[in-house]
Amino acid sequence: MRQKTVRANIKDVASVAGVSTQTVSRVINERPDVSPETRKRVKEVIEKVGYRPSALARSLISQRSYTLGVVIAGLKYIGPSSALSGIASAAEEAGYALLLKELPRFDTDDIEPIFQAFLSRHVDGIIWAVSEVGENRKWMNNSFTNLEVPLVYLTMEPREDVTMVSVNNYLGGRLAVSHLLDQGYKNIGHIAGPLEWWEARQRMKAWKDVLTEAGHEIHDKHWVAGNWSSASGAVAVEKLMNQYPEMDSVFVANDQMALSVLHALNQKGLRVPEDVGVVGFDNIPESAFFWPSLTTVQQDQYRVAKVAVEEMIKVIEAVRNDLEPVQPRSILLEPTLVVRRSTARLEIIKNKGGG
Amino acid sequence: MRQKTVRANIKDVASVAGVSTQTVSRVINERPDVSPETRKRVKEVIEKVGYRPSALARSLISQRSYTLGVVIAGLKYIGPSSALSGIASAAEEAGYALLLKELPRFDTDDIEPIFQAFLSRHVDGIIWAVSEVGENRKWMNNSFTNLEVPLVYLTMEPREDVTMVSVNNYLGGRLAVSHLLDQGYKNIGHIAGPLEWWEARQRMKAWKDVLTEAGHEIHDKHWVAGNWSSASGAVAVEKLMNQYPEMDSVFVANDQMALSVLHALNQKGLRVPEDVGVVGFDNIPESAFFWPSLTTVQQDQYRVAKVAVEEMIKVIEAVRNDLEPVQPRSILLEPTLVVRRSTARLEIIKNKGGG
DNA sequence: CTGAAAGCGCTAACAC
DNA sequence: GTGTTAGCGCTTTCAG
Repeated sequence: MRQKTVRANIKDVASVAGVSTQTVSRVINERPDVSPETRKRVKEVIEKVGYRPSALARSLISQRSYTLGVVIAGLKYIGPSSALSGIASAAEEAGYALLLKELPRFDTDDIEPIFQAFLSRHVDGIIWAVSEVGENRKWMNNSFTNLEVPLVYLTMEPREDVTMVSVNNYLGGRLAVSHLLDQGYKNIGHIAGPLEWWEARQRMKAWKDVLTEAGHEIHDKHWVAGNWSSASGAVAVEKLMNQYPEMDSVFVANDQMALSVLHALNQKGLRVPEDVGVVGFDNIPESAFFWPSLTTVQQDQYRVAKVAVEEMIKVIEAVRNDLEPVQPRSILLEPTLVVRRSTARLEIIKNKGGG
Repeated sequence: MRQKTVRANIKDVASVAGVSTQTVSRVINERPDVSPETRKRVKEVIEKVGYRPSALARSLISQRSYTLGVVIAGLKYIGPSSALSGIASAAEEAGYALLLKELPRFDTDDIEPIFQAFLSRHVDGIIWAVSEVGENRKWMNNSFTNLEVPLVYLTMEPREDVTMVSVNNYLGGRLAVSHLLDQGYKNIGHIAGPLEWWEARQRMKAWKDVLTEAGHEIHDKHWVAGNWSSASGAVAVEKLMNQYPEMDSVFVANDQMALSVLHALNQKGLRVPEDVGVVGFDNIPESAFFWPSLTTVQQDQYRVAKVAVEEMIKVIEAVRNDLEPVQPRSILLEPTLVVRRSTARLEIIKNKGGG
């Protein structure tokens, strides 16, 4: 017969220490009302028998699990995984555990079982770390959203009634396109992300707005949409160069697609940045080592996620302590432009002139 | 005064339906011994009051949480995040939830609190998805490792006494170097990963072995170590080319560093693959769009992770059902070689000859 | 300062 | 088929 390892529980500790379970409870919760000797003795017994309080039993009675549910999609991509890393780090700091659920697709809409699973495990809050794509926010109007726990969203169109944290994609797009204009490029094309994505739409709108404000006309042939992948970027740049031959520069909605753009330009014997300038978006670590190195918009998903968790904790604490409820708000973090070789046209002209 | 949302519990359902809690329990567990009418009535009440069984209470009594703890590090890298994705997918399929913990560093050795946290939450098993780096396995000899739950490891030196799943890094390295020989390269250098990493050592050993078997001599100046990053690859390739000028090809321990190698070769005006051949490792999606496209070793961390979870589930089930305990074993999955332009020397010679 | 009793939400074991 | 009793491991009253 196999000996089943039975973990010590509070009763065992109590009986070995010759006290009641309440006293043990007081010791493990660091309550003041225990005599020093008793406390010491109990602590020794705890150590000796290797007692570990059950978070489960605690959660059950205190109605507080110190656990956050996280819903995410596309973990194999750098954005979501950086975000998850930020969530993990911030949750750790705040003393919360993480229950993780990865959606098989960004636009999964069978959401109810996920909430059920989290709520049945008594999470204290849910972080919705899935970007807004297509109709994947439809369920927000459903009734079951009147949850007993707070919800914080990452990366979606700001709304009055929810707490949300995101990078300001529109601003990022403006930085990119303005920079191309500053470098003297005149015919600026755009390779967009899939326009079901809020982020892709924001970046594209920025491209349109900056060009329009600068007196340029926008035509449909000036842009093409990809699906974020390098493979789609390769297709997109071919198409774009055919339909917009005068193009002298391009704002690409992410670095992966920008990589393919560089590849295609190299292959055609076009020089970057002299003949064509390229700006990406994301600043993935590799982009500094593309050929040539890529000018791109830096966004920090790790930071976004940390802020989201901090906001979540505030909301939770407010509810628990019966304070003023925290008002829902949208927080937009500012991206920055990282200038590298792929747009360094002025510098080159300067150098040639000076040489 | 704020109305606290109180969720319906099994008692509420029982009293509304006019049955005992036991009957409700039977209904939610789909037990056969309930009359159809009673079952129907109870189900209606459940629906009406929005009752959701507490997984917490269930776990407490059944000593089974259907939850797996996952420890991981370096989520922002493609390997770990793909692995996590595989874990999530396999766990989902098996009906397990995931409790996630990200280590701040790969060689974190303060491990005990992590186990404590998982065990206090009654996880049914722990997946250790942190690569073997330096001394980060020391704790395996500690006493507290005699856990009451099974443990499955990813990516470490195989051992008799543990269950472990990994890619066969040694084989991958052999594929890479053999391919360079096949293409007629004679002076094959190596840019290794940080040698504290088991994976890096395996890949390097393969490089040494294949060359030695082919009658080549290995010198210390034939290789340099990086730290996996593109930035370190840039430094490494400079150094390597200085100390090994005859080098006509290089096996680089990952794609990120290989990217920098291509960058450096381009910058020096050397042609790839004519002057220098380059093979990477990982097959990150971008590598097909490097300039030139990169020959590399394909490894599937997602798959590794799925297998690990499946193994874990087997172990758990065996223990629960008092079956023969599953013997610990090491599973090595085979990588494959993806041939692209960066090593296509023979083809070029052939084409030139044929033209 | 300490303990006894009650109960968080659920299920196993047994009775009827 | 269905209900009763006991209890998973802990904390919250409330006595003393």
